[in-house]
Amino acid sequence: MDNLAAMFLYSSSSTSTSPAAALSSQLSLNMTNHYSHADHNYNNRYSSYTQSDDDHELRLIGENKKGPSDKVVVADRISPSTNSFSTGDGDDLNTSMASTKLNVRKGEKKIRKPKFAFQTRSQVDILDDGYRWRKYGQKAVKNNKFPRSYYRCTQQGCNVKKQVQRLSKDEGVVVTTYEGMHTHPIEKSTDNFEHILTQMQIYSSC
DNA sequence: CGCTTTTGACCGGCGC
DNA sequence: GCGCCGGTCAAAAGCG
Repeated sequence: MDNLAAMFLYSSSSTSTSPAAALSSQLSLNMTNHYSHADHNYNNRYSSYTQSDDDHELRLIGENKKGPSDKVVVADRISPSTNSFSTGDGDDLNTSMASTKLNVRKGEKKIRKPKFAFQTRSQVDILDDGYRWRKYGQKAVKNNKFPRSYYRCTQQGCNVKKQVQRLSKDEGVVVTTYEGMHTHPIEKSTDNFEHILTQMQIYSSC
């Protein structure tokens, strides 16, 4: 049947080192083949996305048969001003709200975190990506009957977050949005990113 | 007993 | 200024 829909990867052209590059290299483990396959399905069956360079928005446009007006924001605008956690590489754990508005650090330009959304067609909400996550929040989402869950990587010093949300439009679809990059190796050796893709393919063959 | 989840409160940003 | 909204905190409950 349908399977994995799409992955969105985009950068926050914030600082010197390109988080996008790092991200993609992090993601690149063997996924090229799978991805192109997925992309193919994605183009045919779902939708496409655009990326606004101005505010680094990521949008999922429409659905198969709906008009372009029917937009779904997959990854919301990366807020220019909220939280503080690292752009990825080991910023360190400035966890609390105490450091809330430090995206504007001393006249430096705002830091935008790399963020990418990953859309899968799956019965289960949580895909095992090999990292350990602790849930720290859940919120109802407007225009969506399913809540969005917020997770943080449990590894100390690693401030990667992710959000998981199911589309009410199509409850078979789960959108996982990652923020930041892991500062440590993957935890399980067997269940890595590649494993996810395997899982997806399993689902797709059902 | 230590870690994770749950859940209401809280906070800052944004639009009106 | 006010209210809404998305995101986070943190205490309490749950679980192995």
